[in-house]
Amino acid sequence: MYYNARLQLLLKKINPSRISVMQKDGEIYKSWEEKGYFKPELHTNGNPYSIILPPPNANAPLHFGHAMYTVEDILIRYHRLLGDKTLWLPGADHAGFETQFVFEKKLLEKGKSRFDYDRETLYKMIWDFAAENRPVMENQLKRLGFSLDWSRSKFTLEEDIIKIVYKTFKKLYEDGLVYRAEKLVNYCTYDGTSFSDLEVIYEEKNSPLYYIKYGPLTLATTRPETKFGDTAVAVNPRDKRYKQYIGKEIEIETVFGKAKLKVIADDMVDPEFGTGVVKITPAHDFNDFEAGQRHNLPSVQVIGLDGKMNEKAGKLKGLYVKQARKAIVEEMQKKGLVEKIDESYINRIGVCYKCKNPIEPLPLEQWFIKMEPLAKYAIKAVKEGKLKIYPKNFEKLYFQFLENIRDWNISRQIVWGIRIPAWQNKKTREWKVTEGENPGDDYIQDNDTFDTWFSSGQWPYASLAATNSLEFYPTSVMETGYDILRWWVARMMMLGIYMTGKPPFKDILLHGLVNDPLGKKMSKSKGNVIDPIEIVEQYGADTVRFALVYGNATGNDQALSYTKLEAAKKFINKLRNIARFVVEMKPKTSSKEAAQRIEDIKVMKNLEKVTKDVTDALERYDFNFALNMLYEFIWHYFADVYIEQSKKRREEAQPYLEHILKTMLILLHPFMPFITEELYLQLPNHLESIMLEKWPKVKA
RNA sequence: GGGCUCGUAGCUCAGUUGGUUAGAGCGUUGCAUUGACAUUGCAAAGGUCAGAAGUUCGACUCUUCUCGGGCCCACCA
Repeated sequence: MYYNARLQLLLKKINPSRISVMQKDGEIYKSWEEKGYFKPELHTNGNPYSIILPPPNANAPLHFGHAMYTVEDILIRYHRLLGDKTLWLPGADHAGFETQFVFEKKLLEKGKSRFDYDRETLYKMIWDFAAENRPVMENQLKRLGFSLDWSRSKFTLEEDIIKIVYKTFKKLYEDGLVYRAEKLVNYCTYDGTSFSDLEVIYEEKNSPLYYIKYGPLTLATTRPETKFGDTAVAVNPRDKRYKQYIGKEIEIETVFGKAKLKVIADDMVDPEFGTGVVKITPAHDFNDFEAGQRHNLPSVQVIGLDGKMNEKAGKLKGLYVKQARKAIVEEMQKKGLVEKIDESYINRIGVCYKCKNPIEPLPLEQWFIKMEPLAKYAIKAVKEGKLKIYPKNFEKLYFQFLENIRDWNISRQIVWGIRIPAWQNKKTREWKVTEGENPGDDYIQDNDTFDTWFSSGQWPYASLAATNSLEFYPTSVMETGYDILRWWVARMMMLGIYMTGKPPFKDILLHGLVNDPLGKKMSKSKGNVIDPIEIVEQYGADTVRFALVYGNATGNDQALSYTKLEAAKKFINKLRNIARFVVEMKPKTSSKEAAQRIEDIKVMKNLEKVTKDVTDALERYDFNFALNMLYEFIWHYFADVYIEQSKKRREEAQPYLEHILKTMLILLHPFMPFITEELYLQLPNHLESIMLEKWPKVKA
């Protein structure tokens, strides 16, 4: 029966399980690496071309965003084939707070906490933890086929990197761009560290609005527990209702008894909100802090770093903020000081981006970087066209961030990181910044470590310098997810220009996010995280790479698509069969002289066109278009038309078939490195590897 | 409140600087195929390109507005 015959045939051919393909990919990768193909020295005389891999966190396995680095591998392999002296430099980030956070969770499982260890022990433990996990991440990058020069791999906590980071800090300090000050900072009382503005996320939360009597006035607040820190009451200067009180002191009744409070006028007060009267608590609110400075108000801290009320809160001392709020409201209600409560009020609360607990604005002495002078140059570089951002619309985001930038708090109260090389004199309390050395017995080092992004912000320069590869600076392109444009790219621009006088890259290329198959953002809490390596094991690396590039415009988010994975699988099958037809089913003899028939002339013309189109598309980072051209040409022209035609005149066409197949494999290699190598090695007269081939020349 | 982005075939998405019959993958329908093809080939159906107005000889593409998703930023007590 026909059907059974088909089935038999099918079963006979059904391939090698996925595992053996994986093995094959692994072997191919290994041989490439062993032969040194990933090193720039492969083309010593070529033009330098370089990309710095955004260093993944050392402690964590890859997520699907990392698989998007396929785009970088495409560029790297393309330039290698062009004959450029090409470097793709890998690395690993210590990811300070993130890693410590994960590690603390692990400690918690064992019934321990960070407080059970001294600094050195904790650091050592996290070091081992990261060291243990780093190879996992690196192997995953290899499985995706990424042609990184592993001999140059760096880790952000290595001595030579730290030295460079210290140098930068000292230079900033000497140039007056780093200062130490007590300011209100974003502090997470659960994780015990401060953050920069970027690490705070805002969530809409129901926060009851309490209308409280302050002597003759009534004000509305969501934070009654901070009233012990009030040093004024503010109204709008144009608010007629309260004109009589401005500049005067009012007597208010508190849970402690009577007290006096100044009434100030400030434009920050919106007369429409609440009663138009606001309490000013400079020590616990960013707006109030500024108002306090404008009006010379004292600052009274009532909440400690532990998140508990301090002695200024009287008998509420020792209570956590939430408990204290409840207690004080009850107390005031007893005294009849609460006029009403708007229970349904919703406002935006800053929470820790990691543990999601409320961020407490607290006064703390920290190191800050003055950003404006640095931002100026980063803005200028892009405005003057020294480098371009792709896709272009992200330029706006870039400018928006840099033009409104505020000073950067780089102190973190964690141990996992680069300890700040600042030393304080025990007697004079003066600070000395060094390049790491202890200035003397009278000094003790700051306990804090740098914000991770301070060191990763120097990564292009630092990693190249530490690997003796500065000839590759500035790098050719910085390719990364748009979600870290502000956190990372903008900071690399600022610090890179500051330290070297040049932007650290010639182009910025941003890719979109990979969402779950339904288009929702992958997140642990939603439980929809898909492991890229699992998909690689299921479909193969080439398939995954194809699926991520095909049908997706540069910079756009995409949903992980199984139908695209299936399509990619079929395409690979097509390639295999084309190769089988051209190579295995070769005619015994073939013409020496190419017989230029009309279809041959046409196919060569089309080949030339597709080569040019693909090359142009790669030059403008239009990967989808390039891959589309190849797909169309290979399947619907080369296979469907030319090969079909050639069956009648096989001997004549054979030289063309081989030539076109080889050219296709080369053009496709950046996108699908494994299958192209595998098939290439089946061609007659092949080199040792497709990686040694040359990108076909495009006629101008 | 400000900004960005998307709304194109049943589904997921492309559409390069505005130019003739708007494309792909998957799906659907018909026919063919012991074929180099784990199938594939040929053909077909299917879109008022969210809606409205404008610029233009001509708009999916540019402008404005409306509706509806998504994301980001901002100090609302």
